[in-house]
Amino acid sequence: MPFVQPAVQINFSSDADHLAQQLIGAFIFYNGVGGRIVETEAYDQSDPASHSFRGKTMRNSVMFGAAGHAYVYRSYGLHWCLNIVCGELDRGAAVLLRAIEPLQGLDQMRKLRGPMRDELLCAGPGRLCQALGISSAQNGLSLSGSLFSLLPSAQKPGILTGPRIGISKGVDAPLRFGLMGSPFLSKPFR
DNA sequence: CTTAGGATCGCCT
DNA sequence: GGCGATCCTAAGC
Repeated sequence: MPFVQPAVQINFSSDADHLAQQLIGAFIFYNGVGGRIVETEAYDQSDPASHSFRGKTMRNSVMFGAAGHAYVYRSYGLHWCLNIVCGELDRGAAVLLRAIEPLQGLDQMRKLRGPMRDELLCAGPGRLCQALGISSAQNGLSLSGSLFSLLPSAQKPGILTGPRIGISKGVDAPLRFGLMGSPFLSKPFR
């Protein structure tokens, strides 16, 4: 089919490192609320910083399930964090979504997050879950179902790479990725 | 602008 | 019983 752009789609079977970069510039919506993914981190079972490092447990069981599903966990007893499971079945790999550029459902986000600059609405894993209304109720949902939509980036974006944030093990691994030039990152890259 | 402390839950040792 | 894949506020410089 000449002149038809090949249907680039997100490959959830990729390893976490690769999917985390594929997701930069992609669009995610939950119930019509969301925007452009500008920051991700990769985790897999070989990684001491990963929830899956010590094997399958009650909390992380979704991480060992089918790729393309949401793994949602509670962080510091207060916040929720959203991951996308990837790789082969039972591999325990996932990509943490750390920041989104808010594009759709701004009113809803502002309602859930309270008054603040738009740059801060989804700048952090806990913040973006609050803005999109994500909690444990969404744990295990498919990203290809009717509630979530995930659309690939139109062009190949410039990607920044750096060490991950807020972890105590595996601190040097360059597994954090960001959209170059985005003002919606949770923290700058250096 | 940077830093320090508190909130609060569930997992794993 | 300890400690997070965090965020917010307040205080200091």
